[in-house]
Amino acid sequence: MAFWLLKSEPDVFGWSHLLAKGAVGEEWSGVRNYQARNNMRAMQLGDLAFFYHSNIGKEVVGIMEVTRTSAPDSTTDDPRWDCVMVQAKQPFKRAVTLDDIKAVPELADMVLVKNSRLSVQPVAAAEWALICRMGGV
DNA sequence: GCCAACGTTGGC
DNA sequence: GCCAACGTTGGC
Repeated sequence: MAFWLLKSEPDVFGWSHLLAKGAVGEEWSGVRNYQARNNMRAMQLGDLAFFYHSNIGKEVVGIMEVTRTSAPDSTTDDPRWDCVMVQAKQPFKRAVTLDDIKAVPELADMVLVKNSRLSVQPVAAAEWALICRMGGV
């Protein structure tokens, strides 16, 4: 099983929106970047991903599970773009901010820190475990 | 609101 | 195939 981090602006689509979808989950649509798309194509059923609020908050707020592997993005007719489906799995007890992450030397190599513009990115197992602990789960 | 970093586009 | 121009993202 692999670990990922997905970004969204909370005023557009945040953790609460995904929670409201419950077990139905939601398409992670709208990604228009090849690197991000390729990461989604690499996802397997049951993979876990952090939900990161970009711009507002700048924090990891919870964990989602991949419930469908990559398939055509229903928000476009362009066949280049597809996306996975996810559902909210577990909220963090406390959000882990970007500042928190930057303060930890072991997390300095995270894609989140090194390539802040990539909206779908892999997370190493050690990084995953550490951030979960910081989030109280 | 600004701007740096990065990706994409299109002319040559 | 290079690279300048442009658009977007996201931290600050």
